Amino acid sequence: MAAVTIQCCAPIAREPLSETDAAELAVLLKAVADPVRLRLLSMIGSHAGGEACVCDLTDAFDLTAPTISHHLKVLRTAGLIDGDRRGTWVYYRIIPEVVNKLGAAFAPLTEPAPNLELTPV
Amino acid sequence: MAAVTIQCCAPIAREPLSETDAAELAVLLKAVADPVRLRLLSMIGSHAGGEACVCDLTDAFDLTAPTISHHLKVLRTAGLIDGDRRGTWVYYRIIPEVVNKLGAAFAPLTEPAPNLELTPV
DNA sequence: TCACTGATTAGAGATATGTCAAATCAGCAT
DNA sequence: ATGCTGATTTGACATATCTCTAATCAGTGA
Repeated sequence: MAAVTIQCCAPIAREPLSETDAAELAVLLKAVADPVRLRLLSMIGSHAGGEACVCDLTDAFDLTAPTISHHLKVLRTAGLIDGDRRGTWVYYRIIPEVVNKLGAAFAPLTEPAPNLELTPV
Repeated sequence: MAAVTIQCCAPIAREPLSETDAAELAVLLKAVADPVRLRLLSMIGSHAGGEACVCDLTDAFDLTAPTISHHLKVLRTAGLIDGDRRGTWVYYRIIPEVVNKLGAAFAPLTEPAPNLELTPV
């Protein structure tokens, strides 16, 4: 490991973000920068089968159906999830390539993060 | 926790985020979900020496000094950066541990990962 | 066709956010 | 002290966001 001065952590912190890259990333981040939408995304992504029914999601919150619908639309518009109707119900699933963009921007690609550890299982 | 069905990508998508975790993460994400603040964070992190003078930052934008100051405050309040005055100038630097939390949430621990697991310590 | 359930859209109201001009604070140097 | 430059705070304004109710759309089944 030659003595390259490693700044710190994320790609974002290794080279100045271009104006357009910043604008693009911000769209994704805005979509995700809300507790309800974070939980929705998380629930959809971790749901068995890789998709979740809106009916399941709505029940998990103290919010009205239209509000959940609104948040799902924000996530969908940002390209983070996609959904389709099957009969009476609508199912949503994550679009991994887009979610990964977030990870790529902030991924600590260097020495193990101070409070995280990669362990064999 | 052995051989759990790996859904797709980020930790966020592997298990439903708790309400408090979501709220906490959202604070960080809100701070970062703005093109100007993304670029500020990026410029600070990638600046030689690991820190950047406000004077340098201000010049890079078509915004007034108070506006830049406001954005820096948002980042600082979220705990992503810290700054101190040295004489006439104020210098900001990234707090890697906090920035890494973003990476940890969305890190695509995919391909080389079938038998690796991200565990908090 | 009509009623019923699940989901989205439309519209409204309260709150939050991004920006600026003006005022203020902090150091430095006449 | 006085003034000068760099940075922050304050106050205001326009816009965006989050939530709700009411209305509408989509499918199913009597």
